[in-house]
Amino acid sequence: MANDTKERILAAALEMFSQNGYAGTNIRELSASLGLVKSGVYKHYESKETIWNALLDQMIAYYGEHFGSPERLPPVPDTPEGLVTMTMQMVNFTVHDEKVVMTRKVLTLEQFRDDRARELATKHFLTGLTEMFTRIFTGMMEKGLLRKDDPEMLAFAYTAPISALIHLCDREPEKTEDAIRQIEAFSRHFIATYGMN
Amino acid sequence: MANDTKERILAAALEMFSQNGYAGTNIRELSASLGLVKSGVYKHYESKETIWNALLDQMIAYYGEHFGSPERLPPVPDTPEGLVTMTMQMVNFTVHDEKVVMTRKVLTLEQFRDDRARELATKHFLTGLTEMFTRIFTGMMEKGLLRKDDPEMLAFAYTAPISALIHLCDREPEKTEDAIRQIEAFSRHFIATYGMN
DNA sequence: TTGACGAGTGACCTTTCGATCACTATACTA
DNA sequence: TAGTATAGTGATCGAAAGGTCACTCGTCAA
Repeated sequence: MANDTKERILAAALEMFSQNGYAGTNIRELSASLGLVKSGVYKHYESKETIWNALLDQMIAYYGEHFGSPERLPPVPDTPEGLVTMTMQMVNFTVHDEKVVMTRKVLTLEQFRDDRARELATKHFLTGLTEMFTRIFTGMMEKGLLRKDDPEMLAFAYTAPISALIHLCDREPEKTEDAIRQIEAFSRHFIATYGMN
Repeated sequence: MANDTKERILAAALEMFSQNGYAGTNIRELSASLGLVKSGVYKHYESKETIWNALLDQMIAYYGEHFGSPERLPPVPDTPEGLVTMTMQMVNFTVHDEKVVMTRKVLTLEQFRDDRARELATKHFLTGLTEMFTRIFTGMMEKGLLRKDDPEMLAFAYTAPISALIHLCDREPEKTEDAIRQIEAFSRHFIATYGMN
């Protein structure tokens, strides 16, 4: 039960930090959103900064569990169309899952202030995706689905535009449908360019 | 002289907002950085929000002057290598010019809070670049320098990865040199893929 | 049954924030 | 020269911020 409230505080913190940033969030509102009074929160965390660090711990752990290990990799597609399908599944998840969206927003807002946020932001937005698709594209090249080329360069060229459109969805959610269509069109164009048919 | 101080306040605001965000900035520090006392600032702007709006006005005007009009377009390169050269010139400017860097940071930090910042962020980070290179690539295709393809799609595929690395420079300035090298490699790879030689 | 513990409350503290105002010094104008 | 406008000062204000503390109440173990 104590643990439950601790978790609920972190969830509320994620929500408020993602909307108003760390500096723009106050403990009173955060507590109120949980039906608590300010001092109740301080029974579980000794300061605002402690909450922030615990939240970051959680985000880092989550990232490590879900994207950090090579064995968690999505399977290498068997057809060019399989790449589109897999991409769209990942995109739909990452754009619609509230926790993931809020995590990206927090990292965006705090990347210049907190070193760990900075580091995680680079992983989330850039290197993590590139590494993941480097492996996938290497596999696709071995299967003869992709033109032989520098897989890392292709992964970067593939993921960065998609990442840009995901950021657009975070910033202007009403453009989400358009952005998703654009991602699919881009994915097909990528295959038309680098595929082996 | 009044005007001078007004401008200096905006410059200081850009600096502080880009480092600490709007909510994380206080007027005392801002004033002190100008050798003023807080109430001196209020002689020129009636509130913190007024400063913010004036700064946004300025950023929007600056963007309109420098990137908004088609006649401001860089010339269409005459060779594939010309694209690399032009790209690297633009990148070097945008990554090293302090005002431009701070503008991007401010837009990054306030994009979820302020509608005008949201809109300008999308232009800065996405649509503006795409539009600009759509025209350039259309011209290059007419000159026979680029494979005939959807110029808008190519522009997006070209600018989004570059934009991602520019964001990396903003976030982790110590990686700037690497990022610039990576941009150049990407630019050459792009030409190797879509060029007509 | 009792005693200890832990979650949550409400009053309170200190600091900091944005903002105001009476005032001064300077520079320009009639 | 007298008068006025203006940039800047320093004291002050009320609100809001983060944080503390004595206390209550329910749960559970001895």
